[in-house]
Amino acid sequence: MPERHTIHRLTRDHGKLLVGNSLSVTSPQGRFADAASVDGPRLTNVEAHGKLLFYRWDLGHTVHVHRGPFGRFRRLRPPFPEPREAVRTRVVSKAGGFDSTGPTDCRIVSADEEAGIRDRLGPDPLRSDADPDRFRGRVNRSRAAIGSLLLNQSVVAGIGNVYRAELLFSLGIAPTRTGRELDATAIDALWDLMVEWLAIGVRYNRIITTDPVVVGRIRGRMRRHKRLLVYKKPCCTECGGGIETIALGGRPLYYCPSCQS
DNA sequence: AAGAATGTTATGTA
DNA sequence: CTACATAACATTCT
Repeated sequence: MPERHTIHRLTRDHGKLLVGNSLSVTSPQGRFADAASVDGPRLTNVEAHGKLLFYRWDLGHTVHVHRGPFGRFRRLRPPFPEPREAVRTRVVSKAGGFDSTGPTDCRIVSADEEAGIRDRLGPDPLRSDADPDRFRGRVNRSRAAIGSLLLNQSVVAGIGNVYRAELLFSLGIAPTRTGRELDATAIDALWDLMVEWLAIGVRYNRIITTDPVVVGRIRGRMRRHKRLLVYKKPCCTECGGGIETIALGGRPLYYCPSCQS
């Protein structure tokens, strides 16, 4: 196992396994017991900026979590199972909690480190403090493909490989168009759609770019292809032509060559 | 059970 | 210098 587990550091710093009376943290190395009976740190706040999370503890620490492609949160109900190998943090109360498994990054950060990390992020369409002009400006000036720009977290924070494909398809924009080729209307439309879709994602805890009401009615049991427009589809839902992929930003971007220009 | 994957960073190049 | 593109890394799930 890698050495940079949050819990290793927490335990080392404080000389004991940290277990809270309302929340607790443990690891595969630490014993998980007395969850509801021992005083310990409390989680006071979790802040999200783009895909990055900052967990604030009443000890004064901030734990930075970056899930990456592999990280998962798993809900827990008592009786709590032993943490599996990839569990980095566990947060529980008497009623329940969650494990964080397999995050790319999970470590205590100083205020300075956090500021450094956040300085590199562009506006997050979910945040009320987001400045859309920063997004507009970056896109407007860039000679890079819009498909790459949407994945660049310093241009806009929070868009991943699924959303970028869906956004460009929905707006009929070819992924290889450069940022500066797009007119103000198109850039505005991108931002507005990100704001709308990400809010839907939060609400349903899923990426949904089709009608969320229809999807919601069947309680999310609908398969992925019902929630998405192009991502990983063989054929275009609009024209019936073949969906193709192009590598942009190092990842495959799904698009319809005839519907997107 | 090999390979793809809802991602980022460091490093090199134009 | 800036802005991009590419390789490297990481762990889970199918």
